[in-house]
Amino acid sequence: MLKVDIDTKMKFLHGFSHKTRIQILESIKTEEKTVSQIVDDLNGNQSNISQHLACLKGCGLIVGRQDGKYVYYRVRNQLVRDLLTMFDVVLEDVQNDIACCKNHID
Amino acid sequence: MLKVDIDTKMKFLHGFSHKTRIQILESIKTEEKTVSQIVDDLNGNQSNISQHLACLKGCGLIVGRQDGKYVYYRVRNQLVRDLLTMFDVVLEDVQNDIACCKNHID
DNA sequence: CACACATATTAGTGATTGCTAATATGATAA
DNA sequence: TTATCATATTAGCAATCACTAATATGTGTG
Repeated sequence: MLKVDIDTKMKFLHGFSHKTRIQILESIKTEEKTVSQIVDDLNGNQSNISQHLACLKGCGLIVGRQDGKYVYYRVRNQLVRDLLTMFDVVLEDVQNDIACCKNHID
Repeated sequence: MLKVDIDTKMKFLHGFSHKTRIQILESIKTEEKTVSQIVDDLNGNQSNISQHLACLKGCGLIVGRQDGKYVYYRVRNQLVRDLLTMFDVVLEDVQNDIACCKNHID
């Protein structure tokens, strides 16, 4: 039986709720990368990406390891990778019915 | 090969990004319910819940059917149900490392 | 028809969020 | 040590979001 606190769950799910974070996850889904590689990949700004990385780490979705002056980030484990894949699978099935949330919530 | 537009994907994922919406999804995961049943379940307010339902519908996660003066909502299909289950499975594995986002993003 | 009930929509506002720019930390190399 | 590069953190503000209250729509019933 799975026992999960709803607030913890929301923190976890928060990781998936921003375009930049999803792009980061996709960027490091199969190979670890340094912050600057990710910044380049996404054509983003260093501070911003760094903040999103901190968020993803806090959400338990990625892990980082320091190697010299670089920090390498990767997706936490296979389960998280599976979840990312599952998004695409479900989305493939659902996408024609998505109209959602121009102004969000409504 | 899965082909998914990132903006469509974000609209889809937006559905999972709010506590009330997750609670709604859990509430109707295994059985359809009317709006007022959901409002009762969550101890929420009618307008608010109705807005979140519209969001979830727009995100492609739930469907509604009118029956007389009631509208019954249910989780769209088994894939979405699987995804909800998967959240719990992954979370079970990850939850001890979640500290995320007190002020969000950081 | 008028009324009651169920749900949806809109408007307005307070709160939250995420960005940019600036600065700080930490690590290597000269 | 100082300089440089990589990353992290902070502050402040602009933009976005979600709530409540009010109102509208739609459906059945007397």
